[in-house]
Amino acid sequence: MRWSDSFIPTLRDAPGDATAVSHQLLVRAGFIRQLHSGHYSLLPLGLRVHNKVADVVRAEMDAIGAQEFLLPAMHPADLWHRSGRWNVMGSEMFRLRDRNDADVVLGMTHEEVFAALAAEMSSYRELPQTWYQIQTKFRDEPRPRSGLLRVREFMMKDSYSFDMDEAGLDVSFEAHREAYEKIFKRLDLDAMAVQASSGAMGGDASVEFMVESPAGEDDVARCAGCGYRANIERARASVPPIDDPSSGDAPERFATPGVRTIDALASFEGGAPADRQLKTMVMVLDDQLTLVVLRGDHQLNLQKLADFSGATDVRPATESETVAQLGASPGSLGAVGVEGLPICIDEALRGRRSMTTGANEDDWHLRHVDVERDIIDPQWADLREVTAGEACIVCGKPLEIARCIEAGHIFKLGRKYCEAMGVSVLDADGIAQTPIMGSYGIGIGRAMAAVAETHYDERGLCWPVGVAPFEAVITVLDPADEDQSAAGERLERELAALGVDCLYDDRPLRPGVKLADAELVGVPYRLTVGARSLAEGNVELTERSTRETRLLTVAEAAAVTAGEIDAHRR
RNA sequence: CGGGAAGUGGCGCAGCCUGGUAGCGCACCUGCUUUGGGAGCAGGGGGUCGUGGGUUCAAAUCCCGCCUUCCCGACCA
Repeated sequence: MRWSDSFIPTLRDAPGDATAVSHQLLVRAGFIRQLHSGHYSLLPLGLRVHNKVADVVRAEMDAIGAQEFLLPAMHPADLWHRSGRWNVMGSEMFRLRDRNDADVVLGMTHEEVFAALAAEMSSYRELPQTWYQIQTKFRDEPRPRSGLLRVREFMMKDSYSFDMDEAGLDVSFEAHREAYEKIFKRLDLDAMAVQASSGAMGGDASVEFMVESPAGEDDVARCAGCGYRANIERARASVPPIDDPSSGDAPERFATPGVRTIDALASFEGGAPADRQLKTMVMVLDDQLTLVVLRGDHQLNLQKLADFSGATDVRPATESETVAQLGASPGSLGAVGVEGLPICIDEALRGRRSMTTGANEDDWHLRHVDVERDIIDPQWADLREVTAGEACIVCGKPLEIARCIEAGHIFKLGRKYCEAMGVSVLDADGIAQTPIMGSYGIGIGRAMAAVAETHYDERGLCWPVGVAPFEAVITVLDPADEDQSAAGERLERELAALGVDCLYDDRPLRPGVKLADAELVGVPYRLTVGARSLAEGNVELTERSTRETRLLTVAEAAAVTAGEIDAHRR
């Protein structure tokens, strides 16, 4: 393709509101433009990369026997009522009405639609099945951000497996895990598989594929010792035991005028250090006021609380709700002696004695609290968020926390959607059975942004060959010079014949501009045709990522370049 | 949803405080010179200053409403 005929609007400056590197470079290099918040147009270069990423994903899905579909993006509300997710999804789902006043939704995911199709299966002989599509999803994100990384409209590869039993699901799940490893390797993404929460989609075994990047939005706890890796929403660490002094027979009330925080109580005469305090938070879980108790210096992880309780809406109680229920303001709260409200207490507090906590009366606290003696009928759960340096739950070595982009997610769904859609097949004994599902997703645009986020330098993007918009660019420094343009056109012809996807820069611009553009766009190999080398019958081959250049004769250049590219295609 | 910032030509910004009819860099068009790392000179085109209202002889500028975009937070009582 001729650069002079192409629409590749490069910019010297990134838009002022772009902060993520991938966002800045994809805009500057002419790959994407924002239409509005969370919605991006893919320009020709952007679509080329997007298509190549999708092709890699498609090839690996096909390789595990998955079959490609294309489902509607717009669904009847009824389908979502049947699964119960009409209510669960809340305002993250785009909803609209058609001319007949019927409710319709824009699909955020396609469990319902695929399960509805699966209802046509009637025999165990038809299973297992693995179905997928690459299609637009709509999610009304509370906060779109960072260019292509979090948007409201995006292409996702979503696949779904249907098996007769758990053993079959295990096979489908492992097939996907391996396919995902291959996909990310081909995209040159260093994606680590981590244990994850399955969130609103429901399900149990849940593995996310995470790419470390400062532009990410998830934190992963990672052990260098044993390879334990988990999303912060699920990560666990062991807490060193604390030798509590023995307490008396009962808690003791004491005055703490003006003390409202953990820190204040820690420095208060007669108070207690943070790790010997009980922190009591009042949360509302689907309209149910609930006390949540953690060690004073520990943080609550909201997703852990949501996962444990099964609640879809989790929020802190307002101060007036708190005062109405407990009779005291935040800062003086405690769970001791509380009845009639659910109490969730963090595992790290098991067996703790002689703790200090709020007395549910402003300016008063309790000491000598024995957790298991004094808190009535609590539900124990892992609720606290691990922090860097804590001991790995498996091997005890220190954990580190890495900021990551979630590039893929696979999980075992169970039978929920098959039940909702009435999917059942007869087994070998003629008995109706509900198949079990798995669900597996990769965001195409996000994967593309993750590649950009991890493949760039001060001059611009450095695409891996497998997803580059073009595999090579021929830069003719002075296209008005007949020798140069003849050599350039020869290379273009020969590379095309060798199957190389090639961009030909014939623009009548100064050399600096063309070289800078080629580097900004990030084409992995550049053949430079200029008077200096051509006088000796040579052209220059430069690898984008290393900037290494070698001289090649015009005659050999195309073959050598094609050989290099072929070696990196995977 | 809470907090912060910002909307001025395609991109980046100044002007606003102290009201007087819009400017700079890049990009774009024409010509000449230049041509191995984002050229020089000369000439030129392009902006309802997000939007609606108000104040005023006069509003990009002051006041009020709305819209949009970006960033941080979404919990430590």
